[in-house]
Amino acid sequence: MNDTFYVTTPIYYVNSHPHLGHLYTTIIADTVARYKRQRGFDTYFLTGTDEHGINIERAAEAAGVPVKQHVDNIVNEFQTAFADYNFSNNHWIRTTDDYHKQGVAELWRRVRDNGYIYKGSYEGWYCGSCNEFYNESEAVKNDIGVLVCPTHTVTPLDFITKEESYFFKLSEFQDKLLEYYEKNPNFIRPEVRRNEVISFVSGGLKDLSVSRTSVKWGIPVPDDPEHTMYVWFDALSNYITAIGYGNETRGGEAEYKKYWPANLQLVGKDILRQHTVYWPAFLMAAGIEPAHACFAHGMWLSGGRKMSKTTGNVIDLSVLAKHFQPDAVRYICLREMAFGQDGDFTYEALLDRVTADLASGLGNLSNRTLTMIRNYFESEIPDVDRAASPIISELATRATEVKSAVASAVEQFDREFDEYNFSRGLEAVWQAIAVVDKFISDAKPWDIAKDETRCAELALVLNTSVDALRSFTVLLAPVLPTATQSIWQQLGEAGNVADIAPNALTPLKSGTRIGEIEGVFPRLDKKKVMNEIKQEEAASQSARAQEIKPESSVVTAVLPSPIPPIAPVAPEGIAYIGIEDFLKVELRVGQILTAEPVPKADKLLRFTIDLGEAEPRQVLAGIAQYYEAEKLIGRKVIVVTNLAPRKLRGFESQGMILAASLGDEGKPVLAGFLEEVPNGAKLK
RNA sequence: CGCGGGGUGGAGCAGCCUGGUAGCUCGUUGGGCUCAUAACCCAAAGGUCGUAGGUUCAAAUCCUACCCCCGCAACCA
Repeated sequence: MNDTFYVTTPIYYVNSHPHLGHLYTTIIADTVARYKRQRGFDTYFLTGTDEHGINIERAAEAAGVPVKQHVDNIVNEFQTAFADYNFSNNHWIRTTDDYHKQGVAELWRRVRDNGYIYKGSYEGWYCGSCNEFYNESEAVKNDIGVLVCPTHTVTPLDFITKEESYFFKLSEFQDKLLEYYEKNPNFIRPEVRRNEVISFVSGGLKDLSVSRTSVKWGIPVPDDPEHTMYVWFDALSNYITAIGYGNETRGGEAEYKKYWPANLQLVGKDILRQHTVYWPAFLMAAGIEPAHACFAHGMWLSGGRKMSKTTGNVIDLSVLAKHFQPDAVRYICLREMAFGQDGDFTYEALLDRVTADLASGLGNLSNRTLTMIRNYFESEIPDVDRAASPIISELATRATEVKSAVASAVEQFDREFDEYNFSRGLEAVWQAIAVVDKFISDAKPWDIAKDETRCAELALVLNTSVDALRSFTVLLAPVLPTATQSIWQQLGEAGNVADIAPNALTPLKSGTRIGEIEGVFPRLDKKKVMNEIKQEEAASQSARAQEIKPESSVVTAVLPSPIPPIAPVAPEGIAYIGIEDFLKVELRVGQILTAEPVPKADKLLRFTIDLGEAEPRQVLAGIAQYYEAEKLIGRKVIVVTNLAPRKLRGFESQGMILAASLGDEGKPVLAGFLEEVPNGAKLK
């Protein structure tokens, strides 16, 4: 029986729409899966969606759709965005699937029966976006004094008032986890991440609240249906329920035993802790061996900055798909980023890479080689006629060198891919491609072809080149599945290139008729494509700007009184207020008397403003990046005068200066009057 | 002194841990070639490796100080 290989992606939380990060992880996993399958491993590749939790419940409510229907919609979005890529996943798990619920319940019972779950009560802060608990020192206060999650800075934390909760005895696993890391140095990779986790665990672990009574959209706790399970307990379990743990639907015990422990669990570095602390601890508690390896990959930056909707540098998957074939996107993801580190993703770089490596490199080599075979040998791969010509020892030596360069590239490719050094593996292949190109240029087959007596030499050149091309084609099948299959057919080969193990590749058969020649990576016009992309991005951004973003309109509790969050108001349109509400706001004309920057703050300016009152007021405004303090002195501005005072950077601000807010950056432009107005004049 | 990353030919990066002729990709210039997707091959130009000190026979690499950039945080009543 073959060795097995089990690779997983995180299951994607349907809280957000599909983005480059999701695509990236899936591409990596898919490549690894294809790589292993091609080398004879009985491979299982799992991906899917995580669909429970308070945030999902709320989003559905805001959209006015039944929760299941809401998650169905988002799952559909993911599958549509991925469709072009033809991922080879064996299964797409959804945590709302029945077999999963069965399996999770079984895991829970095992953990409980082993004595690692107890009932207590929980009170504290919780982030619905990352499903993590935070204490007040970890949490962060945003501009309106609301506690928000340190990673999801737009998501207000929920305060969970004292409620009954089951706890997992995570605290008992500190030593066991550290021992596991120690004994399995490859469990967490790369090493930076490993150190990070070790230091986190060494710092001590607290028991984990693993159930909620106030969340309905979740999997009920066995024998206590008042509770639903903590989302991560539910979600992480997918890696075993999908292959039959605790259920028969997915193959039951036999399938589960065959594939678990997973050989590779890919994760983003943002969810490392869950996968390398919680997950192995849950498994240990159930008496199950943790996965063999967990690899945390880096994040894609765009133009050196983190991609975010507000900076508008997000890579739009639909734009990407429109201009680049899936194979090109795969190649970029694997080649351009040193795996495990952050990488920069720009359309320009992508275009350059695709042009240089795929069009000019592999594509062109394929084209020139096959064309010569068509032209000089009537589309039959020529035999190397050893007997025919003693004259070509020099050329023969060169040909041997090419063969050995190719062989060593094949070897190095596997060595690097086994270590998940994708970019280095690909680099090795492209160096070999250059060797073949040079061989052809030096040998000048087009000259040889003019002399009929040198037919043997010509045969040797082309036989060597096409043989190399054939090796590359097989080797690159996991990375470029579509293009390699096309080249494979052009080479006159039958069957599926993905089924051929590079080290079991049968020798090139001379006499084989090559197929129809066809460019696999058409050259892209950089200027033209960039222009189109820019236009499409602009269009999709303005479309996005018109959508109401429910999450940003959520107003929640202000410290210290823990009030439950208020649901978004009228998310579908404008939330009208009455005139009486507007009249509550007092606006007055004021004149800036003094202005100076606030020390140690990038954005704050401090003003004293004459509002026609006995004393000028002190007002702070976050416009330091756009206005020079001195130049504002004497200027008339509009001030909100009845706003509750608040301290900012140690200074009390007794009002707010009105300004227009432009663009994604919120560039301020101060409001003012064309005519002369006295200080203190009221606006209505 | 809030935390972190970084400053290497025009651009993007590797090298730094384990000192010893400064390297890769793209771009530029010139040449070659014409089988090929304006491709491919060759050659050249271009860097006092952020600055200033120090250690050393020898520093991009180790040490010290400083400058600058970029994330994150703080901060935009």
